[in-house]
Amino acid sequence: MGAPILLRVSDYDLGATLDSGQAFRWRRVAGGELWEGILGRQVVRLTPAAGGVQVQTAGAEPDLAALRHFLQTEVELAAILKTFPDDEPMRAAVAACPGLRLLRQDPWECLASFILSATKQIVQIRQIVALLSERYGEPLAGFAAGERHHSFPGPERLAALGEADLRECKMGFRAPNLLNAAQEIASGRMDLEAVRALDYAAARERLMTLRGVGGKIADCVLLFAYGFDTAFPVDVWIERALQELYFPKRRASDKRLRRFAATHFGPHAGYAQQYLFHYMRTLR
DNA sequence: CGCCAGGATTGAA
DNA sequence: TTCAATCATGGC
Repeated sequence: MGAPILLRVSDYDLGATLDSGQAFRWRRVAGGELWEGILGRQVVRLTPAAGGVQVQTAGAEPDLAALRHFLQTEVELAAILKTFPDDEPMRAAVAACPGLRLLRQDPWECLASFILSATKQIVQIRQIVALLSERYGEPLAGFAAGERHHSFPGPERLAALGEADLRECKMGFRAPNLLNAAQEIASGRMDLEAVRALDYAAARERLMTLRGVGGKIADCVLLFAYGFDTAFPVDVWIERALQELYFPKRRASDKRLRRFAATHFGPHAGYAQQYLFHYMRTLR
């Protein structure tokens, strides 16, 4: 087990960030402030600490560069918050959770997770991702003796499976979509690394060529894995938020809401979206 | 049963 | 283009 190390960062609400429906492999341990999750092949424990986030890994020493990248500790949150519109809903959303962050995830894991997210609740997405990893991921040693965790299975692994194997992970009609995506990527017909070089609109279109990937899921992957900060995923919560907070009278279409978001929330609209999403969910 | 969830797709207007 | 209808699954 590696020694605990402090990653220096301020304005970081670790719990809210790990639990905000971006990533699905992190769980609160023993109901406390300690979080445990899988990042690549690392089994990681994260704890809020004075001056930053304390990290500890099971087995080998932590890959600090990978952890910093995932947590985006170099991002100056205050500078981003300054770009938000100065209106009442946005002030309330930020006040509800200052320190909420965006993570930077692996594109494949993020894409696969959000293909599985279609019309599912977050708790159920976690369960499907856990089942999929347990069955088809590589075993990883945990902190306790004999404890086993699993990496997220790569596209090559899933591409070799049958639809029935995936359905057993409770993903239902999403199974053929995930299988197809895995096959497209494993075969090289879809190059997730090449998506980085595209601009936002082209990258979105590219991802949407995959079956089961519409605009919402594409935006989630573009925001959470590629760092396109203008991506603005509109799900049922965000639609409700925009509708109630910004269009209380007339009903606005999804297209209109997205256009409004693109101009109203600025260059980091995706961050604003995450604050509104979290705000709406905690109001409930 | 009834409803909903970090939707996508299809076919009509 | 923009819609409304349809599809589809598991949990509560």
